[in-house]
Amino acid sequence: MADAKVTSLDVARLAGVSQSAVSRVFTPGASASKATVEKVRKAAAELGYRPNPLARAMITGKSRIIGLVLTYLENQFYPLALELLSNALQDKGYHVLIFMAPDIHSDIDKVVRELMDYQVDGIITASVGMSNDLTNRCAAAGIPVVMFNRGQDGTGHSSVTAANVEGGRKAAEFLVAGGYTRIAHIAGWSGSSTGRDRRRGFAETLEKNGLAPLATVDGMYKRDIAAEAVRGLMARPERPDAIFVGNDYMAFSVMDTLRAEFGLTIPDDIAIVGYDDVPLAAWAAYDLTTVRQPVNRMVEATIETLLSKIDDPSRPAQKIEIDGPLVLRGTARIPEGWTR
Amino acid sequence: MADAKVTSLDVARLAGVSQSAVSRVFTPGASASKATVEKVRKAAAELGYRPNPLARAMITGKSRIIGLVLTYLENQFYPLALELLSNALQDKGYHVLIFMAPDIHSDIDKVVRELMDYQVDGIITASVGMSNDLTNRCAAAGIPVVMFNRGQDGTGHSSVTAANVEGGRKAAEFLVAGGYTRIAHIAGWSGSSTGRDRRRGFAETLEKNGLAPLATVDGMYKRDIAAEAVRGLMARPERPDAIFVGNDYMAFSVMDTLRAEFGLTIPDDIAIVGYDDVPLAAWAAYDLTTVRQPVNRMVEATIETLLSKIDDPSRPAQKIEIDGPLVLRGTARIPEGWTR
DNA sequence: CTTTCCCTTGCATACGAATGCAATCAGTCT
DNA sequence: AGACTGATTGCATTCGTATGCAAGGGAAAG
Repeated sequence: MADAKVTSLDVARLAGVSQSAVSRVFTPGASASKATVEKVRKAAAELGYRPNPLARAMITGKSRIIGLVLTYLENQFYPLALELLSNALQDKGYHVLIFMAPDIHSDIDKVVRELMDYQVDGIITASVGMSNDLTNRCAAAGIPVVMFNRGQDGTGHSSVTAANVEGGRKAAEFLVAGGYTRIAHIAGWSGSSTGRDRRRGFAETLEKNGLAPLATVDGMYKRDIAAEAVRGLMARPERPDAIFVGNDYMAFSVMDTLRAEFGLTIPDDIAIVGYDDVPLAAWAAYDLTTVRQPVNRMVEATIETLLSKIDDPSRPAQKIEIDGPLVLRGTARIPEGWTR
Repeated sequence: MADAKVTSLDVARLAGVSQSAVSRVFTPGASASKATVEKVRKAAAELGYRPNPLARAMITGKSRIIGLVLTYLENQFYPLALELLSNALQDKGYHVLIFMAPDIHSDIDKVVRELMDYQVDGIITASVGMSNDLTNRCAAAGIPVVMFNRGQDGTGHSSVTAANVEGGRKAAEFLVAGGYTRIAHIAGWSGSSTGRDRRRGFAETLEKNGLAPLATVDGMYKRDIAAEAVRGLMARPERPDAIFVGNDYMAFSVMDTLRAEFGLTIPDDIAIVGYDDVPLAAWAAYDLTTVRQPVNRMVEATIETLLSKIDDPSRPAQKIEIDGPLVLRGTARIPEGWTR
């Protein structure tokens, strides 16, 4: 039967104990007798008391808030990650303060500074880079940072990504085994480790098989740029017979363009392989063959890394890579002997 | 050149003024002489001082945090809304604490209680209902609530929705004008005002034109249930020649099922009209004719309503409906005289 | 030159909870 | 019974900032 603003002092008075006692009952690990606990719990329930996390944060320095920096929510991968991250953190008793980075390329320093103001216990950045200056500030303030789906060398931060080089390799091997020979690549933004790694794994593996990419274009993770890249590829004297696209989001644009503007049938006229395996990739309209980024395992690893670093700040930064399978669907011929 | 934890007291000492003076310089509306402001600003810059919002919240009772309760992020409409809401609130100096409601049907009381603990200045719920008890608590605590894309009678909360009855009407008139006669409806969840209103506007308008829905099925806003509904419709002796679907997200599933399982061509064999106009609706693979929910105007209205209620708690709750056009694309025949 | 008024400023306190310290209490061992 | 041990408890202080109050200062008005 609560009214507004019940404080620990109110509870203390009703329970006939000191404010400290109330605090100790609600502080895990503090000592309180069974009798006290009971009295306090009863009084608290009666008044509808709940500890004020802000006041708590002031004194402990721990807000139990995690800052999450995002961009680019139109790519289905991120809403999904957000959902899983948020749920997992809620389960662990943390809360999530969200910031949208204005642009995938822009710096997020302003945003992170605001996060630090709120004394967040940790920061997760999804697909965004941080300046070195800021990196140092976070370190100085003792705020652990985990980069999700983006690595960055030289910073002391942990990162969790898919095994992108390996993923690029898988895509290449698959297309080679499928007998494709004029294979183009519309790559993820070359300013991102993710884009570079996939591209490298892909190119190296083609080479190992005596092939070279027919062309490699930076798609910047954007729909319109990817579509433009397709037009460029199709204008060449030798058209590609397969395209490996740096992520699913661009792959959908590529497929739309090939079908609507060039009247091509996939996979008969041209094969497409994507990267991510977002839910949309499984929908019949696309049925996209793609390398899976195992979001749930990436989320688990992210949270585990972050929380353990919060518990024990002396832990070294980790770079975790998580392997994912190539998911065989309908946008590329399946080689002899490969099972779907 | 900051180190960790610079307080207003540090700044005060360096500037040779009192802590109060520093506070006043950073509090809009407080009085401070030009000389003081300058000294303090300089010292603050030198130390890298930034006011601690948590401490500030303790004393003012205003955290400048808005709680946002979400579900169902796989429907592209919500990530989009989230992005816009978050950006707009950031611009106004607010921050966003995110909560995922476990399920669209489940109650969100626990979640909202946690929000209240954090002394959020206001709450936005997207497509989720609240218990009456909770409603009262928010009122008692003086926390304004705006429901986004969901109305609820009897609560004292404001709500912002599309003009759903009107939207249902538009869909119906369009299909009637297009000469369709066997029109089915796969509706949004009947437990939501949004779903009910669209359905009502649709049914009433058909009736006004001497028609009745061939069938009406509750799609529950779920892909698999919508797909199942399609199978049910196609098993009837008289197959529909058009389907109005309660939102785009389900409409995509309906189209996938019609094409992949029944080999139908859209719009030649059957017409589809959706609701929302999410970005995906404009992609070539679907090219969906749909009633637009003007997200940006809905977001603007939501924020305006919420912030003005925060400024002046005596404002009455508002129920805002925002009209949106029918967007003509390629999933239904366009009637004579209608322009695309 | 005095009076009045407004603008600044510092002092002291408050917000709500956590915690070091010392005192108290119960329980155990001899 | 007395001494010793360990668990509880209350007191007082702390976190960082905002703000009521009263005092000080300067300018304008008389």
